[in-house]
Amino acid sequence: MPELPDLEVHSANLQKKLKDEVVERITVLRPKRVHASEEKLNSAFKGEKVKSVEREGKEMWLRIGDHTLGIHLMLNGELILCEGDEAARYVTAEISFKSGKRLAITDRQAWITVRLDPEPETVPDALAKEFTAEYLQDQLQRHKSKAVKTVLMDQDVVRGLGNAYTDEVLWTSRIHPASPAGKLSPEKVQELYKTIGEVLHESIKAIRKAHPGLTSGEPREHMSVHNPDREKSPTGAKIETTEIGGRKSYFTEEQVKY
DNA sequence: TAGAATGTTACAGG
DNA sequence: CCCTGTAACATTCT
Repeated sequence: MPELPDLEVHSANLQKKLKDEVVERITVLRPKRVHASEEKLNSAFKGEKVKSVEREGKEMWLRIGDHTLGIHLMLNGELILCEGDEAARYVTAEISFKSGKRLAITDRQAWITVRLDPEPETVPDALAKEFTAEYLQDQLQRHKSKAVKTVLMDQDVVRGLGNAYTDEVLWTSRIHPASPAGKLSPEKVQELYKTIGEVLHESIKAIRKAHPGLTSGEPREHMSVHNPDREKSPTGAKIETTEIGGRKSYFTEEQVKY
């Protein structure tokens, strides 16, 4: 269920807890979701040390030895770090470490995908320097008749933005989510670009502050409009909802439809 | 209890 | 062939 800011916090915290841990074995419980055999996974990871835990777009990549385990958590996936004999529910696969710690890769919806050595991505990540204002302008023009929200959520355009944070970004830049992408002026696109970085970085900061050791779950109390617990935006406008691209979108009348 | 859930993808239609 | 929008995916929680 997590989005970019949540995953950014999860990955940093998981890395702290798992760095240099040695893999004892990896067990696959739902083979349908794991695109590699248990044998291949074990020959890749058994006895190897965890180097890093990284966020890649909306995926989590575990760098272990000379290989990578790529995990896409989809809507409801969670990585649960277990110590002792606590057992996680809805386990798709589990990594046991020599120390006795276990990392459960879980999803109650059974939608997640786990891959061995995923291909590096060519589409820029929302927080990478390759994601520039010029690039965004170009992509918005390429999909000029689509709703701006749909373009921002398209993982072939930019990786990392999902339903919740595109609503946050569009409210912060006061753009109605259904505005056709091509109608935004170059100045507005510039502002939107800047807002994407600010909203993401500020959300990461807010999550770290409220939940310093978080490794799973998605706090939303810092969210301005995509937040069923709120009736009004921070500036006092009533939050409304509509459907865009089959997803529920939260917005207010403060946002201009271009 | 029917509907919703912060995602992705296959496919139909234009 | 390219572009777009919709439905399906499998499961649990509210």
